[in-house]
Amino acid sequence: MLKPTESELEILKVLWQHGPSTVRFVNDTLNEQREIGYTTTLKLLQIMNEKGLTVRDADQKTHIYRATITEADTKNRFIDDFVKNLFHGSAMNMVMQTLGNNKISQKEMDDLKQIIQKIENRDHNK
Amino acid sequence: MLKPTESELEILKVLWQHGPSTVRFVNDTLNEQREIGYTTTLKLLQIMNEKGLTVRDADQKTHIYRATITEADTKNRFIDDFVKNLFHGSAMNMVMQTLGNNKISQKEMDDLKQIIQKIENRDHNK
DNA sequence: TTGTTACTACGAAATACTTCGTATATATTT
DNA sequence: AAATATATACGAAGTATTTCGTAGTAACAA
Repeated sequence: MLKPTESELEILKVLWQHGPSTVRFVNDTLNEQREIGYTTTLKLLQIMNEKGLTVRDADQKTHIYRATITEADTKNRFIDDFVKNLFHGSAMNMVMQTLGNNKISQKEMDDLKQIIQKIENRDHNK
Repeated sequence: MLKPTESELEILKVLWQHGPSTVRFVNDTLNEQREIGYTTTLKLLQIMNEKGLTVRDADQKTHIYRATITEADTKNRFIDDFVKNLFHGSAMNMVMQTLGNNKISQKEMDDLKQIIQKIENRDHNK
């Protein structure tokens, strides 16, 4: 699967959050963050369609675009690349660096410990 | 601080791992992974110098380049951007997704628990 | 029907990044 | 001294990505 570019990712985030959308809607949403022309967004969506990152329903005059890749898959894909690139392929290495450098609330800590519990149980039952 | 591009990051990794180096050395090292011309590496290092990503000692005919940003800072910078971009700014969110999607050995799990311990102690003592 | 609005198509300029060729200088070898 | 090897400088081509202008078309309002 192709890795989306920065701009494509911005658009995917809109589609993930709001579901299948028109160019107009995507463009309006992007413009809440930064100025970007309507035809720019249109062109980008057309390119994304060529690449297979989206599909569109062109039954009506106004096309509706839908993401073909899920948010979770894409995140994992980016994490993988990232870890390979900067952490010698060790996800744990990255996790530890992240934990050490961010403020984590007690509640988050507890959540984390619970996740760890779950993973250990899962693995022991194999 | 400027965010290095993909190619610049490749070079930084060589400089971090081996310390201040000549263009020749950097280029040879890069060529262990993929073919890349000598003048390409030279040009890249010159650009990095303009950007302030490296400094060079030009006393001798053969210049020696040194990274001005540390590996740790750069990693953190990438993690931050990444988390802001794809995980609504929640580092913990990203950590959990990573843990859920990678094989983690028991030893790594133990290391992780220890880190968590340390962080909790650190925070309680504030 | 005629003008206005909202849409898609698409070429191409603008920007960013990567790559390399050529010129030139300096050291080293024959 | 001439040939060879090894540097740096730098313009510019090549490639990827982003941006937008203009043209054409369909819907809708006056």
